[in-house]
Amino acid sequence: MEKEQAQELMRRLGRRAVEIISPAELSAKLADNRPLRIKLGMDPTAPDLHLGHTITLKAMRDFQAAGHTVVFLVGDFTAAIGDPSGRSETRKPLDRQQIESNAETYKRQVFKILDPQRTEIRFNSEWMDQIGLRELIRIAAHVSVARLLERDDFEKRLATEQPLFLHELLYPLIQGYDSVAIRADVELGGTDQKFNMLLGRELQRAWGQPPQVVITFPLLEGLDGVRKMSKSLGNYVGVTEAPQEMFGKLMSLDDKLMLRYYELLTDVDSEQLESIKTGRIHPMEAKKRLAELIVDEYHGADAARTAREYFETRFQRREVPADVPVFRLADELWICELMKQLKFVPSTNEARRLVGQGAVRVDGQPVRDVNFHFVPGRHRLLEVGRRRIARIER
RNA sequence: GGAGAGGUUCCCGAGUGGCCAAAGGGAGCAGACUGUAAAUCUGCCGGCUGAUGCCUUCGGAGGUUCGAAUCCUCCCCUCUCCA
Repeated sequence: MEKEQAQELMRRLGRRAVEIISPAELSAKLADNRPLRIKLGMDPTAPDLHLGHTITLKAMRDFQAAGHTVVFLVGDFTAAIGDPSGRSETRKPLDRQQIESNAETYKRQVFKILDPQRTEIRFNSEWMDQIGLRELIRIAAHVSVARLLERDDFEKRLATEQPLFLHELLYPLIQGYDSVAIRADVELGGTDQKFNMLLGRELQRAWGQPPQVVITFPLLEGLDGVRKMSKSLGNYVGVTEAPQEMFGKLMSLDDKLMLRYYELLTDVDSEQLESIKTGRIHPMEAKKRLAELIVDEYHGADAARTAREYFETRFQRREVPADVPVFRLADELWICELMKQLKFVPSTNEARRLVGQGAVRVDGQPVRDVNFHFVPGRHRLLEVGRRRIARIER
């Protein structure tokens, strides 16, 4: 690990990190000339990786590029507790099978960004299952209750008279102890993880280990522009989503968030950011570029260009793109039933409503009659709202 | 252990015997406008029923009543204060 490499790493981290605790310790560790162990904790509850996760993951990849090792820690044990971070309510624990399949999915997605060659996969049940009550109490003796309750989310729960359970209080301790178990040198995470990560430092000290360096990264706001991106809030862009889908979702982003996405998700230089900020580039165009950059990252340049073209034809020019999904239909069918079979709507009632609201078009003509029948051969194209579209063939 | 408050549709929250599939807000969906942005306006927003209508829902289980989210009994859960 050359000096320049370490400097480059520091530079890249500095670009996005909110806080490094502490930079001096990090420099010292980097100067050690050995592969550092970078902890990546994963709570296998939401198996879909989204753009918000990629911020820390990319930082980890930067570490890997500099020769360090990422310890990908599957919190299988922890999942049975439920991370209360940023939560206003208690999480439900998962069963073994769910955890395993989630971990598998997560792993596959993580390696879209990380280098598998420099990743070590561990499960925290390895050591957590061995811990007895005696040991747990020993760990707990290092954290004062006041300290624990200072945490924003805990504090808020108490303030709003929401339930807060003892096991949730234990979560940070367990996450902290993971750092001891894997002898982490560095832990990266969102700012909401700061407390947990700092606790890791304290426990490491208590166990006679050099404390890990903690680096926090900003939390990315979701598509709603308000709450942080998360699957359960439905305001996310998943890294495995189809190019068109990704592009479309990103285009629906509030202009106000565009710069933030640029800063956190792309490597666009400050000069270009400036021209977006000042409006020299039309926001619409700037957003298209953003969407293209991101789609490119996960699906390649061709897919990105296609997605852009699709968007332009379909939504800007309101034309029918060439590659519309095609479905087969043998006989004529009631329009509502057809919509349901195509999974365009969850229920017949929903289909009825949409027809009533003039959202359904066949061959470009709005269908106003709920009793309309789609006749394959005579009718070809079904559109529901702006997003749902299908070609129907016999 | 004692005293009090409370659990309502995706979320918040009103509703204390029929007019309640349940006010209002948020989210979501659709339409207008537009840059599928924001803002704004309008409509929809449990399911089945292509007509009438039917079914499921107000923490759970029973009960009273012609009729229950609303009343009674038991149970489960949460919060606050006291211990």
